[in-house]
Amino acid sequence: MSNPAETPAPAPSDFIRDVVAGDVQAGKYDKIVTRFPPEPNGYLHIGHAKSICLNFGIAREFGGVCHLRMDDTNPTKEDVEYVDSITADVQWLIGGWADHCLGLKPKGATPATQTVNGKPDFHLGAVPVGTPGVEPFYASDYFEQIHAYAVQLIQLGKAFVCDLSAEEIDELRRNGKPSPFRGRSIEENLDLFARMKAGEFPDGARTLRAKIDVAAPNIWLRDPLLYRIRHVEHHHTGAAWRIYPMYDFAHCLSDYIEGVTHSICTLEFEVHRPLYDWILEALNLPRPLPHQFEFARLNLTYMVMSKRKLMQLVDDGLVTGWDDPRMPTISGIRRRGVPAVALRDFAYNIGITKYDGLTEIGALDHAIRSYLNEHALRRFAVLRPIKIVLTNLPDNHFEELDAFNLPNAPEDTRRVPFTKELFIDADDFMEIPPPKYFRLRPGGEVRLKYGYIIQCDEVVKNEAGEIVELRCTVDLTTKRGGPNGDRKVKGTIHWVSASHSVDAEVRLYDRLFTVPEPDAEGGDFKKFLNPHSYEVVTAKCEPSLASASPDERYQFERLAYFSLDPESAPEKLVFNRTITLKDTWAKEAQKK
RNA sequence: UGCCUUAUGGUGUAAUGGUAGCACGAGAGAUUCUGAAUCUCUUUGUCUAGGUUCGAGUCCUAGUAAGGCAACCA
Repeated sequence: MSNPAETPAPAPSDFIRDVVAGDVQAGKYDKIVTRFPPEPNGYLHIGHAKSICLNFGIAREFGGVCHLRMDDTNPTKEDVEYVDSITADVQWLIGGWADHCLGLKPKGATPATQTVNGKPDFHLGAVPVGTPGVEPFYASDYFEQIHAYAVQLIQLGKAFVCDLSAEEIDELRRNGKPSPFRGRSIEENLDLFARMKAGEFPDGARTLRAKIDVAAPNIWLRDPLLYRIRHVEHHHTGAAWRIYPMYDFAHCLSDYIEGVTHSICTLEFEVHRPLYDWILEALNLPRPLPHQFEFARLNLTYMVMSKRKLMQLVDDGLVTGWDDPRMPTISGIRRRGVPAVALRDFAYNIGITKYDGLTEIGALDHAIRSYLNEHALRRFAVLRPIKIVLTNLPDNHFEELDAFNLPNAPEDTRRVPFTKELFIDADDFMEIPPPKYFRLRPGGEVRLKYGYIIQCDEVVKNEAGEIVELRCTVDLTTKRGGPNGDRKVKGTIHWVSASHSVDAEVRLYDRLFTVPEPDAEGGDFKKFLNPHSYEVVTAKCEPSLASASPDERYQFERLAYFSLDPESAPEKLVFNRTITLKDTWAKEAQKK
C-alpha cells in the first residue's frame, strides 16, 4: 500500500531535540533514553499522542530507547483496565515506525542492586526488543528502592516526619513558616518512618517531607511531601505497602533507576523541576542524572482534552465509550479509521514549543486526508439512494465496467456491474437546481463515472410528492474509448447497480462540539455538544465492498473516507466515516 | 497576591545578531470522468516602549497580555 519511492520526511527539529543533539555530541550519555510515563487512570488521547511521538521520535532519531512506564504511585485512582488500553494504544501508534525503540522489561522484574564507582546503586534497564515475556515498566516496581532513598534522605538530615494535618501544612507553607516537627532527630524520624511503613498510623496522620527551604519563592521547595499514608491495595503491588511516594519523589528516582537521560513532560511541571533536581542531587547518586524538559501540551479546537471531561462524556452516556469514534482518544481516533501514520504526521507538523496555543482541528483533518488520499482504495457507495431507470436498455442488460482502485494507477482496476436500474445519491439530483449546479436535473445530462452519459427525461413521484425514480436514457457511445467517449459534460457522479448492490450500515460521524472552544471560561462544555455528530444510514454499496478488509481504508468516491468498524460482520457490514472529502460545492452552496 | 513560563500572518511553526520563510486555512484562476487531488497566483505577521549594536524577531530593561504552579493528584 505504501509507496517506497516517497521522499522521507525531514528530521524534525525543536528546542528539545537541539538539547539532545548537543548532549549526544558532547558524549554526555552512553545512550539516549526517554520515557513515556502515563498514569493508568484513563485512556490516552491525542495530546498523549503528541508526547509519544516526541519521546519515541527522539529515541529513534538518536539511536536510543523510550521506556513505556506506568506512573502508578496513587493507588486510589488507578486501574489495570487502563494499563492494558495504554499499552495497546502506544503499540498501535508507534507500529511500523518506532517498534524497535519500545523499552519494556522482563515480566515481574524489579531493579537490581549494583555497585557503581564504589557506591550502591539501583538499576533496571530495557530488555532488547523481541524478548518474550515482557511488560511495561511500573513506578510501583521501585517502591522498595524509593523507600530506601527516603531512608537515606532522613539519614542525611534532608527529610523529616511531620505530624501536621493537610490543612496545617498548607497554612504554614503558604506563609513560609517551618513545621514544628522540622527539628526532629534523625533517630526519631527513622523510627516514625518505619512505623508509617508498618502501618501503625491511620491515613493522613503523618507524612514524610523533604527539608529544603520553608521560605523559598518556589512553593515546591517549601519542604514538599515525599510520602503519604494510604491503607489501600495497589493494582500492581497489592497489599505490600501502606505508604506511597508522591509524584515528585517517585518520578525523578524512577527516571534515574531506569537510566533515563531526558525526562520530557508538559509545561505544568516546570515549577517542579528544581525539586526534581534537588532530590537527585541530594542523594549523591553515582550515575549521570536525568534532566527534565517541558513542552506545551496540545489543545485542539472543537474538542475537550482533559481526562475529567472525557470521563464525563463516557459516564453520562453522551458517547458510546472511550473508543467512540468522535472521541479524541487514541482508541477513538483509531476506531474512526485514522491510520497511525496520519496521527504521527500531524504531530510532526504541529511541532514542539513552550507556547501554550490552540491548534485548529483542520491541521489534524489535513494530515488524515493527505494520507488517505494517497492510500485509500476508491469504491462506489450511495448513502441516500434514488433509483434510476435507464429506459432505453433491455431489462436484462448487464455489463461490467472497469474502475480505478486508485487514481493515477490506471492499470489497477476492478469491475463494477452496470444494469438498467441504478442508484445514485439524492444529493446528485435537484429538480430546481441553484446556479452552477453541475449534477443531474430534469432534462439535464451527467456522466456516470467509468460509464456513460445519461439524460434525465422524467421525474416519477408518489402521491406524497416524493421522488420514486428518475427515468433516464443512456448514450452508449459515450464510454471511455467509445466514439463519443471524449464528450464533456459538466458533472460526473457515482452510482451502483440496483440489482447487485450490497447494503451496509454506514455511521456518519462529525465533530463532537459546535464551538471552537467548548470548555472556555468555566461554562458547561456539554451544552455545546453537536446534535448531528452521529447519524446512521443504510448505504447501497458496490459488490466488491462485501469483502472489504478491516486493514484497508476506502474512499467512497466523491463522499468521504471510510473503514470497517470492529462490529462489522460479513453478513452485516458496518462502515465508519473517518473524514469527509473537502467539499467546495457545499461551501459555495452555503454562501447563498 | 507570590513564583515560573510564553508572546512571529487567522492557526501551527522556522529563522541560533545579518534578505522574516514553511505548513494549514482563506481568496482568485488553471485543470479534472471524484465540485477530491494536482498546479499557479494572492492575502495577512515579529505584543508595546525604551536601550545595546554598523545591524535586533533574536541580546538588555520596563510594561502589557496569556498560560501554569501555590493537592497527603499526576
